[in-house]
Amino acid sequence: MEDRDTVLGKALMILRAFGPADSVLPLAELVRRTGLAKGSVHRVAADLARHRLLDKGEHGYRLSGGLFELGLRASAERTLVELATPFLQDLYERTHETVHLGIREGHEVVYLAKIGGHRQARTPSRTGGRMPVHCTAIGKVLLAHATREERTAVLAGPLERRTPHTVIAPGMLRRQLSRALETGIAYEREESTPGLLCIAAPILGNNGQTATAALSVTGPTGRFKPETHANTVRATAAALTSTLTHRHH
Amino acid sequence: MEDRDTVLGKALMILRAFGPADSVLPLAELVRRTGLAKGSVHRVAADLARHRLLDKGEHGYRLSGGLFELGLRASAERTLVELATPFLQDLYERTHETVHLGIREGHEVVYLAKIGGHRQARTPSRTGGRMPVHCTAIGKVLLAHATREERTAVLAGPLERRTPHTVIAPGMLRRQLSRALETGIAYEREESTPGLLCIAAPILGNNGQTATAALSVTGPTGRFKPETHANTVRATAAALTSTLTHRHH
DNA sequence: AAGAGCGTACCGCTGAGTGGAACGCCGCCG
DNA sequence: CGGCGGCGTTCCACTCAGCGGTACGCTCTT
Repeated sequence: MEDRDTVLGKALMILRAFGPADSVLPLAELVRRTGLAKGSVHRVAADLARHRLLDKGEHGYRLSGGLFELGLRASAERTLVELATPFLQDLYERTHETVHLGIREGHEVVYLAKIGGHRQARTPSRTGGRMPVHCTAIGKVLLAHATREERTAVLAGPLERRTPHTVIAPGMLRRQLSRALETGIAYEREESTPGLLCIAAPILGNNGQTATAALSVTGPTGRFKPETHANTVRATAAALTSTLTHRHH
Repeated sequence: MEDRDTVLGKALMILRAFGPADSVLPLAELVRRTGLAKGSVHRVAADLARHRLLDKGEHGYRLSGGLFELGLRASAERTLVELATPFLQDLYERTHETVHLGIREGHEVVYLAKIGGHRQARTPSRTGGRMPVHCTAIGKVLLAHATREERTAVLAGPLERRTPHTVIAPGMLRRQLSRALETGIAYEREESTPGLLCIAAPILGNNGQTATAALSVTGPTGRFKPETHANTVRATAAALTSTLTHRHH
């Protein structure tokens, strides 16, 4: 279980020490974050650089293009993104707001794609980034379509308050989820980020038994009225769902 | 230089054994491709799975979501993609054809982003995929703006013939490159894939001294006339260029 | 039934990997 | 200034993680 004494474990500790926000980290910072011996970090980092997973610059290391390339070969999420892209485009063209594609992983949402124009709202989400399920529209639809066990697990666990509007009352959240299951739509109103509204619909698999992913439209309070796009979002999600199932051999 | 006798080297040989086309590979296939000992591959692959870089399924291994996530944190290409997205959207919305963003790496082009709609031409390119520089529009613009040394290196090296239209005559190619440098536009006419046309413009850095990336529009022979979009593509590339340079520090 | 090819398990040898220690180089501050 | 703390780098003797040949059990195909 301990990663600290295998080369691969160390390597991944180093790679994962880079938060989504960090661009370049000095050796000392890596040592601090990983808790590994300085010598080890030095050597492993150098090895990683040799293999094009890290770039060694003047001011430290950064995750490199080799990693980028490698990651984009990951098959499951990759084909999903490729098939979804045209539908995401549709959604963007109709709304001209930020469009997301995400999947659920445990108690978090992972964003697989994010597209937006020049006027897009300032969202904290990034492609490959994560967010708690309970305070995002995508998270809620996905949770609504998850198994009873997973749902109760999230509802039981601590629900982090991200903004004054974050729903942290399990009862309230449960009601929102069953509503999402009925309507095939979930909303978020400034629950993860102040000033942001969001509407999401699920992409279903296994003849509607599970939700494999979800897509959403996000916009700023004021000009953006999520309900307006309910039909568009639901229709797009349904179209993508049928494309995925029919292409399923 | 030999990767075979370091754990990290082995791990990467395994990961890179997955071609862009492969989705799931059995252990035996990995052994064949890497040339490593069966026992070693077994163990290292298991380790990689433990670290969420591989998924171990019924029929073999596949690159996993952990790798996908990790790759999307790579900073340099990531911020480029994020800043470029709105411009790529513009381009797509105006042309409704497949839009690419790519950089050059040695004698190859790496595609960082690819967006397209339902009617998109069937392109062999994939996000994170590679193509030779000499037979793609993006490759040619980038090469045109590269240093003299790099240009001659590519022109000297063997120029693979991909289709009957591939330009493999160095003189011809050189002429196309200088024309691309003058006009700020490069074309490809069925040189990498039969039935595909493409037009590309460079995104410049260092006050126009180098090309950091390039974007392109691709369409099928017949309805698609690349020259039509010359101004649009050039203008979009210029706009992105200025966004990148004006970005404070 | 016999063979080929697969994934898995075992195990003794060994050198790749380890991490503590020491070094030289800054930039900061008293 | 001179001393100090933090940095990246290098060194080195120990040792156990990793190695890979071998063997086994399974599932197909022949």
